[in-house]
Amino acid sequence: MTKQLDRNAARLAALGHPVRLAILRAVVKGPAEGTPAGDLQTQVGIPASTLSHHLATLSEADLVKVERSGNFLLYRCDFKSLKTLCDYLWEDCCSGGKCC
Amino acid sequence: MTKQLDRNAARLAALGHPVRLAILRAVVKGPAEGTPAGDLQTQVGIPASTLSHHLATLSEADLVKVERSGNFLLYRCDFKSLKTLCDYLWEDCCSGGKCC
DNA sequence: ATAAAAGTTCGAAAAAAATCGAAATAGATC
DNA sequence: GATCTATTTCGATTTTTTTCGAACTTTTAT
Repeated sequence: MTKQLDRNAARLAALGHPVRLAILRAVVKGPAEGTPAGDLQTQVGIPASTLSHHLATLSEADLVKVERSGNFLLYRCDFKSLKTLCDYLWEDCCSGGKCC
Repeated sequence: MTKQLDRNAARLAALGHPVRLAILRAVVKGPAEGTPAGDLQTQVGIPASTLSHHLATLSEADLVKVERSGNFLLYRCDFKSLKTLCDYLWEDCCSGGKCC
């Protein structure tokens, strides 16, 4: 119960940072195969080590998936988790017919 | 551009804390008129001053609205903002027809 | 084998967020 | 107008997050 809440809070916290949100938006818009960490670094303009830390946070939250391709690490959005997260926020919202 | 990103990151950060997420879920499920801060306190079980801080964070993020009724403060969900936030995450997600 | 390229991990410092008691405020009631 | 109730604001402390250079790992290319 609170397990699910904590998990979702962690995911939202992962998205609650400008750099990480920019990364998520980049992989949402990016190619299905994934985007190399280096390309993401160019887009957000921060040192590699900092970027890597943010990518780890998103990964641990299951918001992105990684796969190696040669020398590159390709990051892509985990759309399923993102959907689960959004759905959670709205669960039982219409009990009184007051919203959606 | 980055203005919108920062705003949305702030909203997600507001939701990225177990207590605040619990509060949001309570007001999503709660009555349309709003829920008194005291009731929320009972539900989350923390000191009033700490709760108040979290409520302020959610308020500043426009995720909840407050209205006084007698000496109660009624908090309710701002569904419109919540929707805007969720929509933002998925914007341009289907460029490659790869998800939804 | 060596070296180069792409990223990650480590470690320490700086910045931001969370916590809670005590004091203050606003409205209702006597 | 004094007091009670609900809640916020203040202030100080603790905890967590963010940051980034330096060193390390993994894969490719020479």
